[in-house]
Amino acid sequence: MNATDTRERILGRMYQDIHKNGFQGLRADRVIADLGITKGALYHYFPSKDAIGLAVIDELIEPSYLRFFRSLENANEHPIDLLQQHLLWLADKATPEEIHLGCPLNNLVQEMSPINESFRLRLKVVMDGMINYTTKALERGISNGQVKADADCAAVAGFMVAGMEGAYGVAKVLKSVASFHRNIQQLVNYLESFRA
Amino acid sequence: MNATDTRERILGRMYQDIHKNGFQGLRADRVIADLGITKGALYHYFPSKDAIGLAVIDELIEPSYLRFFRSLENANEHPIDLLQQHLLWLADKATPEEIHLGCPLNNLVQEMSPINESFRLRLKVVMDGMINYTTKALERGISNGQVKADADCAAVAGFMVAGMEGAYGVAKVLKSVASFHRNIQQLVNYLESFRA
DNA sequence: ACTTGCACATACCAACTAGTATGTATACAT
DNA sequence: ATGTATACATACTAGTTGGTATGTGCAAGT
Repeated sequence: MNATDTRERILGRMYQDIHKNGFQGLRADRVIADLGITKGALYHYFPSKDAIGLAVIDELIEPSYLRFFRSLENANEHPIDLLQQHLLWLADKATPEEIHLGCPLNNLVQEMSPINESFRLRLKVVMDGMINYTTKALERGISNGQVKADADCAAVAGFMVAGMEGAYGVAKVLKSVASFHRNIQQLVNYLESFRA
Repeated sequence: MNATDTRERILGRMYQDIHKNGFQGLRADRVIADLGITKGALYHYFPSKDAIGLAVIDELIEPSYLRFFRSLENANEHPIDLLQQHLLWLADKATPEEIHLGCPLNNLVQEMSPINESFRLRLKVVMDGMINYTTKALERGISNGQVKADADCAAVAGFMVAGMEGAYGVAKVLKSVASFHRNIQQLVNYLESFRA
């Protein structure tokens, strides 16, 4: 087991603990006990608890969330098809456990935005990315005659992202995968109304 | 200043602190220092920190959120009008500070649902109330020929609530009242499409 | 062989935090 | 007048938590 492995093991568990307990609920002691390591290892790789949270955002959350939206840049297919497919994929892969824990991005946003500007800024980068890549994809769709010419692409993109996060949030309290599916379907219908 | 006043002053400040810092970030010491009271007063009225959080939900959050939705029961006006008016009223009254702190209900939902079942259950009651009163109002709208007969009222109601929470959440990271307004407007448009 | 630096382990601490034990002033009933 | 309950204040504690100071085994470079 080399150095990078240890760092990534720490990050992975921190991610899980944050996902369940929130950043303020994250207990470094609990995580290192789980991993069978010690504080020496932890503080060898991370200078502070905040640094752990920010690393989780930068190295785990940001890539996983933006992968799809970045891929829109080089895609030739109908943008509304791609967005709808992504939404339905999210709905399809959602397990009850994931639904109960909620969207990791949304969780951190709600918890940390008002109390830590460093967190907010990095989370905003992810959110902006999702919205902006979607906006550009829809705008290309207008150029290609695939999307209604009068569609307000930024507004539609913003609402799609908000609708996703809202769907996660409501399903989380209700502990209901069915609610998540229904809301994703409504979002799919909403997008459909902008097809040219 | 009588007894009830003190209890309500405590509850009000706790609500504010929870709104900003989350329940796990709530510091009883900070609140009592702000209020100029002592632990004696606090624990005279509340047996534990959890009890404070639950009282905030039951006595402050629940009534303020359900007031409008309950009022739908006895209203004669067009349900879609009422819902749209409510959404636009929310958008209109939203200050940058409120947007930055987010929706108190949504905040608690995201933070507490996975880690405390008592919290989740009470928050679910509020969320269910919002959705169910809306559903019933839309169903009456169908009976009255105001809402499209083929509308899936439960799905529309659920999506409206999810959209609201999503709008709050995204606006919170972006620190953007404009984003909130745009998303509320999209939700208004969405509702419009179900008018008979 | 010897130094240097990395990758941890051990032991410890200061600060906080929810909660408790106890005391007391005041109002009110008897 | 006196007992009693309410509405607090004061002082304290036990447990937790992020963070640090220090030590050590080992691998690589010289």
